[in-house]
Amino acid sequence: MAEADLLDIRRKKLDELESSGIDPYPRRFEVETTVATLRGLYESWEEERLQEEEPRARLAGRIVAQRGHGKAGFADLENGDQRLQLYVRQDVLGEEAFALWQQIDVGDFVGIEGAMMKTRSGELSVRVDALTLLSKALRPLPEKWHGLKDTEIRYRQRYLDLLANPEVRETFKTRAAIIRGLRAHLDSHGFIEVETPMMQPVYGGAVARPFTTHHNTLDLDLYMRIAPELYLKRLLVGGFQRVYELNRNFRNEGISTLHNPEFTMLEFYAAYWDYGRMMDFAEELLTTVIETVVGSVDLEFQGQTISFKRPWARIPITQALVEIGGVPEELLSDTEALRAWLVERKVPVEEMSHGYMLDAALGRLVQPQVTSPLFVTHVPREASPFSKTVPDEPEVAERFELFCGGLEVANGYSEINDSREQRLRMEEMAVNRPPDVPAMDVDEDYIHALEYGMPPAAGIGFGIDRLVMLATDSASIRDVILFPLLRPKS
RNA sequence: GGGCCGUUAGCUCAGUUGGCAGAGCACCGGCCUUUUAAGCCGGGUGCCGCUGGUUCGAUCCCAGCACGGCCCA
Repeated sequence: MAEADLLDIRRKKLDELESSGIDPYPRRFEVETTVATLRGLYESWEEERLQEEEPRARLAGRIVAQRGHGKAGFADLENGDQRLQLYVRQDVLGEEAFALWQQIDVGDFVGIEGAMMKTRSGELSVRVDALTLLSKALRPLPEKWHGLKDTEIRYRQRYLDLLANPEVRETFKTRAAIIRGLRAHLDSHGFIEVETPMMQPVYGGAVARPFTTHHNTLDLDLYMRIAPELYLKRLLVGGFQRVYELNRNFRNEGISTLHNPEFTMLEFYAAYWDYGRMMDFAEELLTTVIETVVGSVDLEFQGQTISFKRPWARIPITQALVEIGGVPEELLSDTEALRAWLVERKVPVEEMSHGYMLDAALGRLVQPQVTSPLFVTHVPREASPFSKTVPDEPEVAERFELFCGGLEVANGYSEINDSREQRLRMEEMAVNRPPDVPAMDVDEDYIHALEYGMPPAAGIGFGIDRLVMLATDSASIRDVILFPLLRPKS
């Protein structure tokens, strides 16, 4: 039947209900229990005991299936994630309420009251003796057996995806559990959660292209933040010793299975730590959260088994490129030979400086091959504009990137707290940036802040969406973001 | 930006070597007071993504476009 006809039929039912004095959208319903509670209480009872004691139940939910039997019928009521069968009989409910029952469609919300029972086949059910319509649905729900598969509808109308596909609800519960776990761990280790500007007059803290916007009253161009980094470090100047922010970043770049223009980042900073101490803490944090959420330190991701069991390997980038990426060792110090070798392997490094080239090679040749967590350290200085350098190795940053399941999951370093050094590095970045990233201004206000003194510190950023992908075995970032950006349909 | 694939009923999907468009679920009518993917009988689903072209005739072939997916950049 055409969609318009299906809608017409339900609108007609709605009109009939209203003209017979029934409010199809009442204000409230006093709920006394849930399906989960009822199952917990009575699932184990024998039918005879239920018959004798006839415990009462009053609850509400959505009708998700109906099986009519003339002057009786069965239906499945869903609330939370659980379903409970309703048994509706005209002789129990009365003629008037049964007539209402016959107007109920799959998708409607109802409130019911009745006695707990078990059917012949032993299914816990409620023998309904009072029925209240709580909300009339006008559109048909997706099909009950195959669910909703059309990816476009799943993303554009996520509510239908959640409605039809229980595993999608699980994914987003896992997402919430991960975020809860991260906060709990940080909170219990003396970190305080802060909120810093998402609209910034000068953007920074990462190498990326920003979104721009404008404040009318101030007549001020602003950037959506690409990272909270520089504001969080201002807070270290201000005397906070451990801070974190878990919120959205915005990058005006491509969309892929790994990239959404807005994504969720956890960044935190700890005074008096260096990058080594931060790696220790990152291991502890992630292992704890994964174990809490997944129930094990091992998990399956896209056909591979990832073990988060500590300790995690730590190797310098040069070793990673040679041993994992297969880069001939003698090319590492020969910029042009390395460039030719990489271009031959379709790594786009034509216009990159040596340091960014190594970083690009890391992403292309090493990252996809990493299964269990691996810290790659000693990243080139020029690709790391906020990292301190390794003592006696001015070309190498005290920085690590964390890879896992073929994804880049985190990135951290010993923070530059020497204002003179920071200015030089920001100026250097303007020259040596990757070709697709616009020039960034030196953030004078940030340099000014550093001049008041910032304690030695280490910081890290975690891509939360990717962590959720790992924990839920999701192949695309769109499967872990409730409303991923899609091109609007005209 | 490029390549490949997809778009058919509300949902899940068939299909047509180019000749009236199909199934299951859902829906509507009838029967049915312990079913559970209830069952039985009957019924209609539609801009075959959009715009052009080729053709006597296009859902099918061709081109362009839109949206989506995967891969590459």
